[in-house]
Amino acid sequence: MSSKKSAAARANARARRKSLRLHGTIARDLGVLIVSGRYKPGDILNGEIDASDRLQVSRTAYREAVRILAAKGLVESRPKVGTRVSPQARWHMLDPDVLSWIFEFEPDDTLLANLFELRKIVEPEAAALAALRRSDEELEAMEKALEGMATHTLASEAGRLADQEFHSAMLRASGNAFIVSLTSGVGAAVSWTTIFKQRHNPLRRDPIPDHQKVYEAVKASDPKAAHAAMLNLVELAQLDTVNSRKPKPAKTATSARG
Amino acid sequence: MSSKKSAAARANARARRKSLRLHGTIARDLGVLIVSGRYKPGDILNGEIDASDRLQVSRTAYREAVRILAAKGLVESRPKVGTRVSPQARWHMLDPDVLSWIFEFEPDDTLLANLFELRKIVEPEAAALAALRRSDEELEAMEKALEGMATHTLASEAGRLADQEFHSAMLRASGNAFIVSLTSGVGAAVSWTTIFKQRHNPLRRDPIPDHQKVYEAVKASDPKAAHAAMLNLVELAQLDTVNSRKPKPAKTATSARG
DNA sequence: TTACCATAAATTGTCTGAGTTATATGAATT
DNA sequence: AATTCATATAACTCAGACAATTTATGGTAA
Repeated sequence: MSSKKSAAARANARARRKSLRLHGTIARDLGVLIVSGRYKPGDILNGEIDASDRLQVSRTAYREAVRILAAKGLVESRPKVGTRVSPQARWHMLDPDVLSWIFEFEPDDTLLANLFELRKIVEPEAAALAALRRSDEELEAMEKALEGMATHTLASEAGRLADQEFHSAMLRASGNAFIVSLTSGVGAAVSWTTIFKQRHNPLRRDPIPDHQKVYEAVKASDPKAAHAAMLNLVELAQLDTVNSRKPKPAKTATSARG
Repeated sequence: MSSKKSAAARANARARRKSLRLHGTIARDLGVLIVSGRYKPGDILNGEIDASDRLQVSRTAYREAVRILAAKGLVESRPKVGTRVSPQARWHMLDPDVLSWIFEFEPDDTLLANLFELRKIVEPEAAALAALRRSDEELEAMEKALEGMATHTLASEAGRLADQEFHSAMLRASGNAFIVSLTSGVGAAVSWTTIFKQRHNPLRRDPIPDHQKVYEAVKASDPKAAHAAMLNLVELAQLDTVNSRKPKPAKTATSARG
């Protein structure tokens, strides 16, 4: 009895942040252990009974957590074999949860560079599409986000959210459902950029004019200008993180572009 | 007793394809109903007891299925409210399962166009990156895939797999973990292209030389040529599907590029 | 020795029924 | 009108049993 209660209390304490259910917290904990490399691809997790015993939770809760991880490509479980960590190539790297678990701790330099690389590929094109397809509401959302960035300080929670919302509205305005589903990835990078900048490299320059330029181009239905302005914006954001940490001039593919 | 057995037998029959477990088949069935629009965003699924009763499965299996769907952003469940279908913007459109469920039936024209739009954005850049970073093994994998496309007929299962593997190897060679995780999306599109072509528009031209051009550029470490060749390849693939179905000349963002 | 087949063992998978917790709703209170 | 509180409802968690599946093992025949 008492042991049951204490276990429940402990789990509850963990769960209190973000109103996650028990299976959610277990999934998150295991997920972080996997993406951070504590459990490596090929490793076999403890059997259901052992694992749930150790975590002091029921098999039900543990199993549902494993289902979540499996749904995100992190593990695969088979009878008589167990639940094994999948090779990284099978992970759903752009899954919002996987991304947030990756960014739970200071992420790998290479991974961060890769994320910015993808952003530099997709976001400028998304901005160009937005210039052609944006609705008035989406344009308004961008404007509101810009105001939010202006009224709040950049490092504040509200400022960061406004920045995220600007990029999110841009992706929405692209009118492409698959591009929209990259929002979480962009958001994670934006969020991390702000946090990192605040910690290591505060206030290098005012980013609002750079955002403004993208907005103006989209408003003017000028895809070419929107593309250029957004590329510039993402490159500046990257400068605030990757290069300031490791000044290696990596080969890029932008040289292949006109 | 007998009802239990018949239910188990039925479930088993459904599960036999692809060695899915019961919770997996339920997740797939519900997932298809959602992405196909039979259940709409905002709809509340039947409660656990009702739903599991109807499907003749235990609440355990049903709940695990719901966990899978929730992990992919399709539904969200809360006490006292129920499990409701999430708005499409929250769906993980690039999740391999979600994609395969979308392509289970003939997909929406717009969605297919969107997928090709993303491919045209990402794959050429991936090819350019591959030209800079490819390892010998990855180059070898591309060559093997080309051979596979040559020896087998394009419409055959083996031919389709070879085509997919070519694109997959290209994304791997980009050296970007996030780009690699787009493999399933590309694969789905490639697979659908072949199937569609075979059904509606057989053998318009030999696609192997077009693939060869990309390969040669990557081998020669020429990112610019790789970019161009891959863009051409994807555009040809799109011609075999979207345009042949609905010849509406959609606005594109390529005009914004140099 | 090798190949094949039946059997056993280990692990996930499924089922049932009970009790718990969170939350929307509406009533009572200030 | 706003706030607090009770209640009903759904998901959530638990425990223990049994089933299904896959791998490993050992024995038998060629």
